[in-house]
Amino acid sequence: MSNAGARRKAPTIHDVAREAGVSRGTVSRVLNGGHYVSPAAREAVDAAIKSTGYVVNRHARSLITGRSDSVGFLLTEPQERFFEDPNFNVLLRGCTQALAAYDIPLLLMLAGTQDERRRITRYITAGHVDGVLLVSSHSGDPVAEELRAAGVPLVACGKPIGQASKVSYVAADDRDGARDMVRFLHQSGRRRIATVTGPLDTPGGVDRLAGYREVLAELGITPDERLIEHGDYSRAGGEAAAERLLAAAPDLDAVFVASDLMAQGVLSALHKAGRRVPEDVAIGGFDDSPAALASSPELTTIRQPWDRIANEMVRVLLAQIGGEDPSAVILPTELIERRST
Amino acid sequence: MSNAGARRKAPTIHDVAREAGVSRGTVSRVLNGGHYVSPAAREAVDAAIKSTGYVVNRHARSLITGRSDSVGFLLTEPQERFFEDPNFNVLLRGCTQALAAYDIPLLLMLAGTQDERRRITRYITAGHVDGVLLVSSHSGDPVAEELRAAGVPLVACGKPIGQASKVSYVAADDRDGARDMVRFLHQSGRRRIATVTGPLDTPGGVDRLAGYREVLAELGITPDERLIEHGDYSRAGGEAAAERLLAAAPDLDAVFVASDLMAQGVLSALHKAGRRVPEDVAIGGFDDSPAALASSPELTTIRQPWDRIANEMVRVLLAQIGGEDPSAVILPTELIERRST
DNA sequence: CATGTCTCTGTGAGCGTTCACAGTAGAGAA
DNA sequence: TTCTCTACTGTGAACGCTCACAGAGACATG
Repeated sequence: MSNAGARRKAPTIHDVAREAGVSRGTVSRVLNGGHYVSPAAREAVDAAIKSTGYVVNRHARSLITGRSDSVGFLLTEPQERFFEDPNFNVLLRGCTQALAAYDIPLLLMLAGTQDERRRITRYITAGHVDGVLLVSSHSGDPVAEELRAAGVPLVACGKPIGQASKVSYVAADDRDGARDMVRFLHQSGRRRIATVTGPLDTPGGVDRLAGYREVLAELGITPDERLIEHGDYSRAGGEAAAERLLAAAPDLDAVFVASDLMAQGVLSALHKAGRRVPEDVAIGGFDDSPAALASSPELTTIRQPWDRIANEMVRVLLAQIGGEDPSAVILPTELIERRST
Repeated sequence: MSNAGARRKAPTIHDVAREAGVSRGTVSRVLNGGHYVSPAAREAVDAAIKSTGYVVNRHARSLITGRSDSVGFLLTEPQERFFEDPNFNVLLRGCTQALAAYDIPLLLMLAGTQDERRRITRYITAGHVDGVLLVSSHSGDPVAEELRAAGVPLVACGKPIGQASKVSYVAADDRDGARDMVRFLHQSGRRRIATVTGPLDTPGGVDRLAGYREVLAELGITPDERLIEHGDYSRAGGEAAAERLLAAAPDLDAVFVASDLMAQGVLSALHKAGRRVPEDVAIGGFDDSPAALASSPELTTIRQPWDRIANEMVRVLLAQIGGEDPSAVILPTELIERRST
């Protein structure tokens, strides 16, 4: 209360000390946990804080401690792509909550343009946050490299493709998710299982294809390259890939598609070709994105554990802020069965 | 470059000064615009900055200047509500861009829960941002009041209903938008124009109804309270209101609905009642939200100038940070004609 | 009694900047 | 010459806080 709305200069720790009849040191101790403070002193300080309306000046504190007690959540790509995605919202909320347990506020930073990236990088390296949770799908992200070089604790969401060794990341187990799906398709009686991969310069593209190959090998099925086509994670790319598949291997009876969005394209290609899903061809997607539910039939797909990913990202970041070395965490995925298989 | 990734202590202005063979003061001057610095000194400093990898410590700077050169964008409600809305994305991007012109980074802060609000309020009042752009639809938002009391420059998006006088805001002209729509309905030959209002404890609810009433008065149409029903901005609320309207005034030939979402409800009520849109009844919405395009038929609606709102919010905020008094800005709306009229 | 230990308190130093001020050198005017 | 003015430079003092340290009591232990 008091002095509300005034432009008057804010009360300092000094004012509180005077008001409480103690020294700066004692006030500071109360502020930082209250160890080694007598009950009487603590009460006096608490009262003085209330009566003066004191709020710590975090700049002064940060200047000396070197910490800012806040964490950034950095998006290095256009916001819309993410904001529309419910999975992203789960991730963001999960991180916020995980940090809340430590009373650390999370700052969302958007750096969609080159110019923004420059500004935000400067802001971060100047020490405004203790660490950064990075979300970006482009793997060779220069921002990550720059922050890493500046010594900023950093945890990426998803496996970065470049200098993987030096930057922490938390990711779902793409390879194992792919294995689960292909195994599932096989178990439901499919024998000519094709796949539409993601771009092979993304971790998801590579690992999901690897999982596919592994399971076929396990099952003793002779690899058939006609059953493999590449997409670009887009709907149209999926459709085109499916058309190529149908031409090269018209006897396919299942397709494992590396993203739900591409799976939508595959569905429409199959529909045009007069194949029924799932009767003639089973479709397995990946991501459990909104596209999975919006499709008809609804897609069987692989869900990534976004809530756990969020928790792990925060855990790893805080560990790194605490001085530990970068580390990687891989989390298991879950197969969601719907109508397309 | 140099010392990449090291935990080594960062170079200070002192190190740069030594390296460049000048004093702290000169380095500081170069950093802050370079006035009163000889070309030779400036070059030496620039070189030293590069060779040492120096980055200003913003905590130290902020401590003395009292400014943080950053601005917060505060959401005091659950993120999802906004993230899904393209209008919100336009607003956010607009603010980011407007601030970019001043090289000010924008920090998005989410405070959906009570706990988060506490944390973020503390963070803000501690001086971490120079001002706050506030987005919240609940009008009696305690956060706004608290920040205002703490003397934090603040600009709300949309007219706050409570202590309006003391807090700046930028809003679209609800009343005038409503007038335009009702006038438009009248000009297209409708004579029994009903309305579904928003809640009357929101500015939108009040002002849009006021606009409706004004135009009818202008046109010399006798007010008929049977043509007015209240909704709650939800789809279901709109549907219920439309049912009441149809019962009370079955001869209506147009409805001005205070939000697109409610208009969707109205559409479905009319559909159930066997009325054709726009043949039998014309529908005018408000907001130009995604609902307007997702409806069938697509809604004629009132668009708010989100890009201009963003620019004005930033302008007003910066003015306030610069010491000016709070002010209000009202911007004109635009009528978007589609198939529902 | 001396000594040690534990809890509590105050004090000085310093974090990395900016700011105000004092001062220097050179150019031009009186 | 001498003075003023301008362009530039260096220096000490903050800013508000935390940290390390020293010291004061209280109490127990040898």
